[in-house]
Amino acid sequence: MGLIGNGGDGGWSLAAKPCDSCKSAGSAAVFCRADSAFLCLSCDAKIHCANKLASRHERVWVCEVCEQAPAAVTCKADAAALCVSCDADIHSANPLAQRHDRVPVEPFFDPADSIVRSSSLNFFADRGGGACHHDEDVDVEVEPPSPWVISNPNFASKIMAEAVAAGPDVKSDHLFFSEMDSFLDFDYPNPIHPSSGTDSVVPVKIKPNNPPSPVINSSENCFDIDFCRSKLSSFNYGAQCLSHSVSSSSLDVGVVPDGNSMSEISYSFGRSAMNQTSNSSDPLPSVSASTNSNSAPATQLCGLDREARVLRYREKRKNRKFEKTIRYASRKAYAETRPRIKGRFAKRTEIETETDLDLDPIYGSAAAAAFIADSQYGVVPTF
DNA sequence: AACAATATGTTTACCACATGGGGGA
DNA sequence: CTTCCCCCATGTGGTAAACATATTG
Repeated sequence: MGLIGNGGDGGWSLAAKPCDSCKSAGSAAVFCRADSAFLCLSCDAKIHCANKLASRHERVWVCEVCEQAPAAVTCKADAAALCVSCDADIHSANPLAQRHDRVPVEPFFDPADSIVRSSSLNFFADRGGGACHHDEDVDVEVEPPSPWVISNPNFASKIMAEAVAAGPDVKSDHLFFSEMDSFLDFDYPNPIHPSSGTDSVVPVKIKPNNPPSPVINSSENCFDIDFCRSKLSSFNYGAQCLSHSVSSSSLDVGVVPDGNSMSEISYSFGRSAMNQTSNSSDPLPSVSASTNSNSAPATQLCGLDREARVLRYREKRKNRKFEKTIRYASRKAYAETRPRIKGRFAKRTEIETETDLDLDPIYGSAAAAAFIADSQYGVVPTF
């Protein structure tokens, strides 16, 4: 799956966001809103398992394309988590792209690596992979992962890197990619986070008296208004949705928030939204603009950088293949050795009569034997 | 600009049968 | 509670047909 191969095939030439904690370049996979920090997986697990309070920090994935901003939406068709600007860039390209079904990214509370390790990668858990768990009062122990959690390619590529580091005998790519297919079927709502705004601990910068305006120019929205109004929007994403609708192309605007501060992000979004609806009778909330009155202008990706990222992303998306998941290698082996007529399975007796072949039992055939001998299918995985 | 015809790309149904797993003895 | 056996839904791949979209006249 090329989608998650940012690092696998060389990755972006442009540097991704470094981890704010360990400062390792280009490794940030999640964004913690409470800390306003970009973190790699290991630092995320380290920091947010430290205590109960930290474990309740909301985090979102980093945009797959620019890797510079928190993801705002997940595109089902692309199976990619995108920030508002990249979403606008990619999905404003043509009418087909505009029809892509997108859902807002929901924040998660589990350590990023434990989410997947406890679900798609039980293998890791079995190996004692150091996924920490929340305190006993946080009911996340064996919750199935939300599809949106796994769909993030940044996370996937980084998990893969960690898997490789975990041991040479780990066929993590097979395991992970096999599971990835199932995560392309997004299914809301999020079972992990069923109630909106449950985290009163995390500083929320939305002014409760100024809910996002329900009146939105939906005709050009890149995703449905309902998403903007959903519970998820309580995390400043209502404003993002709004700005999203007005940003015809961030290539022109260059609105990739680069500051390590959610307030900066909110500021840019809020500002654009305000600009858009300045004449509206239902003005948008200023969101966190007030918190940014003293902040320096957010550093932004230059237009060419963004364009390059988007082009690369589109190329990768075009070449992406969703490979079929083989659950039973033994059945695959058998199917490949079975006789066919015009592609369809044929009765063995018919074939034998027609060709007058004296076939050995299926697993006695040379082809089957050779196939079984292939170590790749030596073990039939059971789930 | 609107429409039809053609080309190209994508999805789906079909087939037989060993296997896996549930359920009963 | 464990073991054994039976039965049936499941899954497997290559091809053609159906369908969708893009291009051309």
